[in-house]
Amino acid sequence: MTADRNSRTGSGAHGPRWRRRREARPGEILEAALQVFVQRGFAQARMEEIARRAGVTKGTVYLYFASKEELFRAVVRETITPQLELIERIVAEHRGSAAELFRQLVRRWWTVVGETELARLPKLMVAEAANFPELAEFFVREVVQRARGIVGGVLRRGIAAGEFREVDVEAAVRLAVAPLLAAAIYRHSLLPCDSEPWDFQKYLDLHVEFFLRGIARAEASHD
Amino acid sequence: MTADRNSRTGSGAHGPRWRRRREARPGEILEAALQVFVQRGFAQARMEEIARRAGVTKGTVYLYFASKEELFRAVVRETITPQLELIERIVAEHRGSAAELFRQLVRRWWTVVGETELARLPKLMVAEAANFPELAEFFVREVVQRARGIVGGVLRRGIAAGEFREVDVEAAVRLAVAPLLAAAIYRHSLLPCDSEPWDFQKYLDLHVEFFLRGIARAEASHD
Amino acid sequence: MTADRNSRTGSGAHGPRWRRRREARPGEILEAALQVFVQRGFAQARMEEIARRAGVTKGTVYLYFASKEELFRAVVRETITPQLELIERIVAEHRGSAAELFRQLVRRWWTVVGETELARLPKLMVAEAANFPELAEFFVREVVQRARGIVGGVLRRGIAAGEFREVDVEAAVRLAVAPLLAAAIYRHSLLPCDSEPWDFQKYLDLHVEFFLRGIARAEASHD
Amino acid sequence: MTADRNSRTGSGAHGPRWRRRREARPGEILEAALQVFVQRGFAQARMEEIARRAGVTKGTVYLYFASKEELFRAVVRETITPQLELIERIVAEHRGSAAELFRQLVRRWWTVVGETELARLPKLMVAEAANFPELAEFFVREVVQRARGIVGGVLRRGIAAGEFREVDVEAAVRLAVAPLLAAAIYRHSLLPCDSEPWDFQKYLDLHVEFFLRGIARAEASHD
DNA sequence: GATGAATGAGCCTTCATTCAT
DNA sequence: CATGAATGAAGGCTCATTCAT
Repeated sequence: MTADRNSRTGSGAHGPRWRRRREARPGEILEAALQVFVQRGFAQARMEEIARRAGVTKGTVYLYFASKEELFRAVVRETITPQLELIERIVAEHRGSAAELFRQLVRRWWTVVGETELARLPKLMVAEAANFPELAEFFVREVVQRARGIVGGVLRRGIAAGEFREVDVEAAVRLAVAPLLAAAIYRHSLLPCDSEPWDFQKYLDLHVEFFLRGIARAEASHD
Repeated sequence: MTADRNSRTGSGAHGPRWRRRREARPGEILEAALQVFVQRGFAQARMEEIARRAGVTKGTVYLYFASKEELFRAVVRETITPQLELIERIVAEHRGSAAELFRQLVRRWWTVVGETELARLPKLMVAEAANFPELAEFFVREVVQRARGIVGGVLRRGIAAGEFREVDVEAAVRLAVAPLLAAAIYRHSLLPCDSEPWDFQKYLDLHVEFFLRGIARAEASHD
Repeated sequence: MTADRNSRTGSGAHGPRWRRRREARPGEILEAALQVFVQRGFAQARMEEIARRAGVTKGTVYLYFASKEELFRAVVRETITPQLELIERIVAEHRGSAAELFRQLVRRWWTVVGETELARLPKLMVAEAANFPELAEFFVREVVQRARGIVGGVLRRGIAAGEFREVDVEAAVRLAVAPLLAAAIYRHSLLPCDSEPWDFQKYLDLHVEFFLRGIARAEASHD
Repeated sequence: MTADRNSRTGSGAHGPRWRRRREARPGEILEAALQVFVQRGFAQARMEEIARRAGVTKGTVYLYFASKEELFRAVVRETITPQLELIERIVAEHRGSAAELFRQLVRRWWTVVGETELARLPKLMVAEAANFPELAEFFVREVVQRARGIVGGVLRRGIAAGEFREVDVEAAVRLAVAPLLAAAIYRHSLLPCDSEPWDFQKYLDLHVEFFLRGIARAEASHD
């Protein structure tokens, strides 16, 4: 039987594709689900639409996820995991002064998160937090607080080095992150309904400039 | 809009009766609806719960609002109207330097919006924008763009007065507003699931400080 | 409001009918449900069919019963209650010798239970016991064991009076009841598929005769 | 039926292969199916559970049985066949007086049916009769009526020999069988939910004793 | 105006059945 | 022969909406 299968697999060109597809199913479904959940919200999202976008039928989704809620949880978790790794990679890769590190952090964040599908997650969590408290808690713990920790570390490093003023780190961290989250959330919610464009590049550059000017010790030269 | 309403109330014969309804019971229903919509989101909000909180029965709601969607639209419009008035009053009442005006603006915004139930609206709109594009458009036009106009005016005034640098106003406006919206949204979504507290007072003070330092011309002294 | 309602109720001729109907709804649904559950079994019974037989639509059933399972439980409980009362009335009303009492008991049981809709319940419970253990337990406790108690009392009375032999009462009770239950169950399950008729009257008479002969003290020699 | 099958197996060329299948895997599947059908009822029985218990996958079951209904029919038929043979063997093997034959019949019935898995069948048929009329008819014809014929023969033999009174045979037959069926049905339905035990040995002995006393010619006075 | 019983469309979920491998 | 991924029809349940009172 195995031999049979192998011999066939080795010959044709149609066999492998099928197999590859099967193994990719959960991934395809998660991707489709992320899109639909983000677009419609949990309650309005229909399992049939998710299935259709994943190229399968309603029943198939239930072969991989026990319920709509479980699918939602899986979407959040699976989307968060790579996000965590990206965040850590960003901070690990960067060197130089605290100011330069902050600048790089913001730039990289926008490249790997803000501009990608991952940026849809904050909006989704904000919208569904009340309905999925334990998921929101998970998100806050694994993403928000972790991100705060990273940024806080950078700020504290700058303060210790005498590069930054001795500001309230907790407030400063939130202030550093807020414009990034606001941009990500707005982009995937109200921006499509906004007649005025939003130049994120200029916006982020200005954020970095203002923030560094704000936190810089004394006569600090910027740019 | 308010003037409009009053003038009509005084004239016709069919208008008034209808008006009176919309000002007695409807007010209670709108209030209840805002709470429920904000707490659960549009889809999860149940008409029965809204009715119960308003102290009426399900059927009664339909005497005033044709459908759940119409009720939602009414909630948004009715909630936005006073918000707009408040924003305008804030900017109209304030005097002094552009920097001082900005500081006052942020303070007042937090007092009349951020700390009140009105702050729940941004989160609601963010969550439902995809499902109610024309409502989102209305919100963007009547609230977001208007707010931008106000802040933009303050910034331009400062630039013209030589008080602020000649920064990209569009980007600066968004940067000035983002931390306010982020705080309002976070407060009513993820904050209840967050183990770490958020001192909004310090946060807002730091925002004002950093922003003014950032936009200040040259060796500007602050605080 | 209450006065309003009363005054109206007292006047018209069309009002009351509507009202009476509303109050009878749960009863009508239970009746329809008993029929369908008994005919199809719990799993095969469709809520829509129950609703149709009760003269309402699907949704209406859920105004009175939270789920299909709750409806089923209610059917069993509501059907059992009158059955209990009937059983007790039967035994309370009868007088005379233990033998005569037994004869009357069997006759009355057939009249008020065996021949009526109540006789459908045993079959239903037998079929669903594995799926509703707690309901089966309820049925056993409230009906089966209670019935055994009544019959056991009669037998013990006969034994004490020297009218009956000193047989094993537990076994005798089950033996007295078994033919009644078998008849009720068979009648509502396999009998419609049986080409041979079943004369219940003769059958029950013979049961009484054989049972009394069997338990009678007498000088009867056998074996 | 058995002879029929064997003759066919020996002849054709297409039959045998099919036969072999039905005698290897199908046996395990039928056994598993009987368990599951009996435990859950037809509707609640899931093909996957049957397959799992038989040690195969869902798809395999369909290699042998066209549908769930066909599988159910096969289960009933296959379970009935050996039962029929057993019943016949019982009656064929026994000798002696009609009374003794009856006593042996009841004893053997309990040994080969009542105590075994076969006893589950009556409950299953009772529960599913309404949903499978033609199967119920088959069961009634092949089991119930056949059993009645056997018992009726014994009774008639006893009457002819002057051993038994000239009772209504049809009623007496049903009376003789009812306690057996009642015990089998109760055992596999409500008994697990019954706090009171049931000593089947004493019960059956008493049934034989009472029944024989009841039908005995003797000089027994009663009433 | 207000009620609340009733409706019925819509959606999640299950599971018998199919079929490419 | 056997697998198990995939299908899709069926049915329980919800809830926005209607309407007789």
